[in-house]
Amino acid sequence: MKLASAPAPTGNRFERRRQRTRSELVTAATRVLARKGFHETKVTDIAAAADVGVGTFYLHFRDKEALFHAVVAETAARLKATVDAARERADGPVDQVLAANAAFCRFAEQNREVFKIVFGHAAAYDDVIRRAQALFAGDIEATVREGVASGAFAALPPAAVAQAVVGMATQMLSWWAEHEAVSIQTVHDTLSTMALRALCATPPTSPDKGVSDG
Amino acid sequence: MKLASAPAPTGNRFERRRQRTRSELVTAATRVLARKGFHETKVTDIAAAADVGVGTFYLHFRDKEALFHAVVAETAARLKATVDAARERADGPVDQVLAANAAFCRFAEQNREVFKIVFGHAAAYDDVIRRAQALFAGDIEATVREGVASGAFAALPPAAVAQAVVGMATQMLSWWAEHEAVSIQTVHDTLSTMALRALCATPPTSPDKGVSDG
Amino acid sequence: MKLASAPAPTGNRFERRRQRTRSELVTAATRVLARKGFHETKVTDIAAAADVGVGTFYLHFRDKEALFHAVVAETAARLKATVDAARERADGPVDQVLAANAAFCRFAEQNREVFKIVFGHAAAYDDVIRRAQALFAGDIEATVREGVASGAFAALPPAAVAQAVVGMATQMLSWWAEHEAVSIQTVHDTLSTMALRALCATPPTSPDKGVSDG
Amino acid sequence: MKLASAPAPTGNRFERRRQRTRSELVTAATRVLARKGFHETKVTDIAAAADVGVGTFYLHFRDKEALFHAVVAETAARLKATVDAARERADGPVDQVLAANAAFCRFAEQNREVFKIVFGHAAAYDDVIRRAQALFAGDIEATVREGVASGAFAALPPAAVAQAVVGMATQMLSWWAEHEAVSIQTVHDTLSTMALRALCATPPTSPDKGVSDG
DNA sequence: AATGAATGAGCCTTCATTCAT
DNA sequence: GATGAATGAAGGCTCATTCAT
Repeated sequence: MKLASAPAPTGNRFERRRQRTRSELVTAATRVLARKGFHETKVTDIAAAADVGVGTFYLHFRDKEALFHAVVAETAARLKATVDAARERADGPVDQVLAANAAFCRFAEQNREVFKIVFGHAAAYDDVIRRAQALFAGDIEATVREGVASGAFAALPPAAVAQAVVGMATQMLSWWAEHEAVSIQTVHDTLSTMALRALCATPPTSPDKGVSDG
Repeated sequence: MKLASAPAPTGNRFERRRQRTRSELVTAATRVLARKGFHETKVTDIAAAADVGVGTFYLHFRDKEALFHAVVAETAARLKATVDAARERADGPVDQVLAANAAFCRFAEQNREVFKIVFGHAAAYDDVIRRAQALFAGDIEATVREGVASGAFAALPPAAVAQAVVGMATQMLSWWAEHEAVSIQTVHDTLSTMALRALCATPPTSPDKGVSDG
Repeated sequence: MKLASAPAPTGNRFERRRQRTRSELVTAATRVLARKGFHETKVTDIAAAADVGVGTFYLHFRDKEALFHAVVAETAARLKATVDAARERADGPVDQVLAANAAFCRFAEQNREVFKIVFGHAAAYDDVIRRAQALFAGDIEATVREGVASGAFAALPPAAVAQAVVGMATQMLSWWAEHEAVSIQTVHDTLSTMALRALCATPPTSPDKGVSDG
Repeated sequence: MKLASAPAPTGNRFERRRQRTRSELVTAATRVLARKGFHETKVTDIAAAADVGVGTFYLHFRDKEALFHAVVAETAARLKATVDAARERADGPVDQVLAANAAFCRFAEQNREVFKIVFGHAAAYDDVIRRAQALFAGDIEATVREGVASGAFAALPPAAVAQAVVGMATQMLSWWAEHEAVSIQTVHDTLSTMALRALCATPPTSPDKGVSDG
């Protein structure tokens, strides 16, 4: 049926068209997902945004979740590849951290929408949650601002720092709450040590003091 | 129709019963929400968990979202109060950070479920997302482990540190992607500076060097 | 238990109170029903309007329909009694019609709310229907106005006449459509004859001519 | 995604199918609504009667009310067109009334079900009301019968006449109770004059006499 | 391969009615 | 008798998914 000698041009044409439709779906989905989140995004929305019939959607993805998986997995893979490459070119842990950071930020910049899907906090009902989290970021920002003013903290942009601290704390604690892989005491000590070291103009001589573990 | 002739213990009795039911609903909802997330939690589930009829739910909350709001808002308020109190007893930014951290961790420990609702990443479909994020945490953990081994990094628990770094980066970048309140360059520099300061055994003399973006 | 010699005053007092509550419910219900119609009126509304607990409602009426029945039946009975009395004092069919009309109108005037319940077209969704009916009333009114102006019709208020004609036609035809007690031809002829006789300045010599249907 | 390369019989095919389903829904709905009234008619009933899934209903109408609107509005428009056409062919108010009546009756005959929806008194709970109204129709019928027998009234079918009189009176008074566009006195006088003129073998010389209200 | 009308399971919500106090 | 919190059956509506064309 198929001539091995020459790649069937027909098959290719179909295949190319197929891939084009598929990627149109992914692109459209990314746009819609970033704006509305998973649950608010209806299959109809995606099909409409891709200018394709609903049925066509199911020709390319088993279901809505499969598309979501595809978007996330593909993005994660792409990001990981980027970061890995950067890391490989780096020399030693310090450089690796720097390289990874740079790669990560560049990716976020160039893929804002998809980044929000994979790393952002999701949909509409999250509004309450966002407000709740903002509450804490605000307080931290004030503290940082004060610390910078008094010379106790290094000169860093307070708003960004506040986000960093909130992110550190919530991520660590969520992780702990979910897996309890280490003791809460460890989480606490690590968090405090890291925060102080990151922030203080003159890091505490023995940062482990006062943070002593159980 | 209230009879003025008798002191109304009735009102109190009804009110007490009402409040008991309400708090049973909140408790049950917290449990279920923490386990299943907002979208997977059906009103029926909550009612069943609270051992009341569906209708009763609507006697106490306008709808599912209202309950969610109540849970989140109340939790956030409680947490904020705790943290604020701790902060107030502290002296200067450094102590404040330490006090806030401690309060935050203690709260997370004592309110794991509710904490996961407010600060954790939610529902079922997040599995893909969690896996994606874990990918990066894994790599970071390896790097940290290596850095600690080589003496480049301070001796901190790698797994926890990895979570901290992921949290810092994703939170900052999500925040940036959403609000663009500062330049991506600022985010990047702050992130790198904070990460290196937090991690390095001997913080880089001029941490800002080498962090400049491409 | 009960002394036959004297009507128990206690029983009377309770009974009186009971009747008072009942009539408060009926009064409140009438008000609410006239405004919102049967389906939009919730038992809660009635209880609230009567300033009584929901449970109390069921102490006096088997269910919502029973109350509705009570209101309608009582009203109808009252109206019928009035009309019957008027009729009895009248002499011969002509006077009876006049007397009945007068009684009917007086009742409507003095019991507007309840009248709307028993004879008005009901609730919210009827808006479309009301508009539809108004369409025809408008046209008839124009025709009547013209007829009065040209001297073909007796001098009667067009708007009121239009309602009368619409009422006649729709009632007869609804009745026919429901029961088919007489032929449509009969309905038609009767309607035309009555309308012309009622309206024309000089009633047609043989009104039945020209009324025959196509 | 419409391919311009081929003349779109597809669009037509889909559209045709769509319209067929829609009209099946309307037909089924009319049947059910006429029988059960708006509130007793469940969307499920309509879908079942049209032999389609529930979801299909919502593909064609926003909700139950929208369908009801469609049915009523379409019917009213159709009827109005018919009546208007008849009226236009008529010459002067008298002929117009006759023509309109004839058109109205013919329409009712040919559209009984839909007619009951738009002009009939609706649903199940109306039973009480129907009985109440029948009470008065019965009395009027008796009076009319008597009047016809005595020669005081023209020879008209009593049952139909009774409906006409009830219709006239209730419609006028409901209209008055709702809008109070004219005085109750005017309503009363008009009603009496029209009734007597319509009924009497020899219309009262001065019909307005004896109609004056108390 | 593409289409979009059709489907129906499933969820949210209302409200008449009950019943413990 | 009065109360109002509790109940759950019932119905409206959505939307992921299928399938005939």
